[in-house]
Amino acid sequence: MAERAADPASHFIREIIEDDLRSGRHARVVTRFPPEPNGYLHIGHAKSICLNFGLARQYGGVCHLRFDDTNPAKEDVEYVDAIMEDVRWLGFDWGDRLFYASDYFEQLYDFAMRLVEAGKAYVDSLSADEIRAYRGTFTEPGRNSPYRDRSVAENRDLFLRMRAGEFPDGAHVLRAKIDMASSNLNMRDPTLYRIRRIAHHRTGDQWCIYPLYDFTHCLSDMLEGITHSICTLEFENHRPLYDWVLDALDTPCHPQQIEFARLNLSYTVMSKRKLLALVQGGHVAGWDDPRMPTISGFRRRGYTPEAIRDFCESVGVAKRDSMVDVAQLEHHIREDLNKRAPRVMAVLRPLKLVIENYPEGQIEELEAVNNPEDPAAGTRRLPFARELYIERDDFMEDPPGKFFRLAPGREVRLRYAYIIKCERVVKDPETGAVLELRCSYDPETRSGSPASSRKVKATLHWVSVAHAVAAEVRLYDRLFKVEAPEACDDWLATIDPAALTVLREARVEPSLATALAGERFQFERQGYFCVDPDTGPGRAVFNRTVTLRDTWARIQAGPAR
RNA sequence: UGAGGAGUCGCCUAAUUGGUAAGGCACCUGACUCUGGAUCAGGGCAUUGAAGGUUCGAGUCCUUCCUCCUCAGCCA
Repeated sequence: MAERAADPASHFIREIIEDDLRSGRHARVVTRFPPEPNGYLHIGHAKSICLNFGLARQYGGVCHLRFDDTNPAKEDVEYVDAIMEDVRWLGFDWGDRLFYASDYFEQLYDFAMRLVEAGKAYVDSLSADEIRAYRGTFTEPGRNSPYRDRSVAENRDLFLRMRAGEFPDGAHVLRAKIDMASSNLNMRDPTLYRIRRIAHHRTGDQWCIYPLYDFTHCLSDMLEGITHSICTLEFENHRPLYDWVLDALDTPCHPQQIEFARLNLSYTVMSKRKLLALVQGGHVAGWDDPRMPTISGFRRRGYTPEAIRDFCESVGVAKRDSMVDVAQLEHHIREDLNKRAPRVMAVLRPLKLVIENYPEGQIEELEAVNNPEDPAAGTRRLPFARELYIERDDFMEDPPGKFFRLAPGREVRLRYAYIIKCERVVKDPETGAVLELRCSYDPETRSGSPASSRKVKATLHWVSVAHAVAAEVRLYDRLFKVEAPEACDDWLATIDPAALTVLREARVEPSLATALAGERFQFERQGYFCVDPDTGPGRAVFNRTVTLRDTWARIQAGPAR
């Protein structure tokens, strides 16, 4: 009943599937997520993963995880391991349906041989350059290769010998015999097999010929009984070839390829080539750098799988190219963390504050709510004393009108504690820098006490100097300064050096001393943070996942950006 | 310039398949608040890429035009 509201919005792929189920064309859906293990998964893959596994889940079908590992030159086990970890972390399970295109190499070879025998494929001995020259252009048809009419017997022999390793790389390729005049360049006798003397990360030296994507993918789908083969828009032009191969082989089943628009996110790049360049060029600290749009980057940054899944659902599925505002992603992580992250006090840029009329040596244990959104999260005790740290940004000597926080002579509340008043500012006589605030407190205003209802304009977070734990805080922001770095010629130049700010003097409340890597918190009034794996004995490191919505920052930034 | 796709508020996505544009994000107001958070309540005239046409009625159908994306790897 109540779950009605959770019904996912419909989109054209769900409609296709529902039609197929209703008409009996398919009894159940079988989808697949087919990454090539040549890089780490990014948020764009997350959309595809959520789509494929989500569809299977929604309609009671199954989704396969299949590694499309037909290019040993670029692939590596490091990537297959990382990919499996990321898919699992996102919350999906392929059960025993883990496949590798490389497991089909023998069958694929047989299919290719059948094509040869049917006169639908031939061995071409043109060089790569020559093949390109023969292909023609968008406006001119291609020309037939002089080797196009080799006999079946000769093609058989040559293809056999290609496999046997009798030829050097590039000497021959196997091509489909389709139509060199087709307006679709993919149909101008596409290459099916090439010779590559490179060890494969799974098949080792077993093969020296490797099938190409267009030949491999449709047949792999077919062998697995995939019903709906969902891919991105750039493969639209390949669909005729996908269908041609299956038709030419008269396969027992014929999956339907359906294309949707890939995800583009503002202020980041998504192409594998560019992500690789960021890693290899040392512009980030690795694939899991929290500034990266990789799944592992988001994980380290503190994003939750739930937030990423919700986001992927919220952007929808369509055929139109689009660029989603990162703000939409940020909305989902805030929404999720707001409900579940324990609140905690942390001072990022400490400014010392002494309460002159508070007894020296006195310490009070104040009760603090762990999560106002979740009463079950309980409460904890915070030590309060005469010397505290507050945030430097929470004090201004000469505040503008809309600044509600502390200033000389002004009163604010210290969260869960007392109302204090700034009596004096201690400054460096040389530089004029503010070194310390001398304040007074009103003992009657302790939180929860009858007289505590007095109104002040602001409530500040704080930590006790004597009790606080030192921490390193890494402030992460969008990696690029421009909305569409991908569109810039010199995209690397648009990297924002301020996307990472490391604060080494932060002080956090004592309860955080035992926080474990991966744990997430809300630093009150600042944002959501998670414990970085660099954390260890005597060293606490927190990553900022996302800031809280910040009205004051918007006021400061001036009228609407 | 060939072929294949796509154009709906600033950004995403809908629209019972011809019935009079809806939701989320973002933004702005206000209320509330011991987080300038959260929450709640409001708000913005979207001439549906453009022009014609069919129709009582068009975002949906037809025609023409414009713009954008993809394709000339022995990458996927």
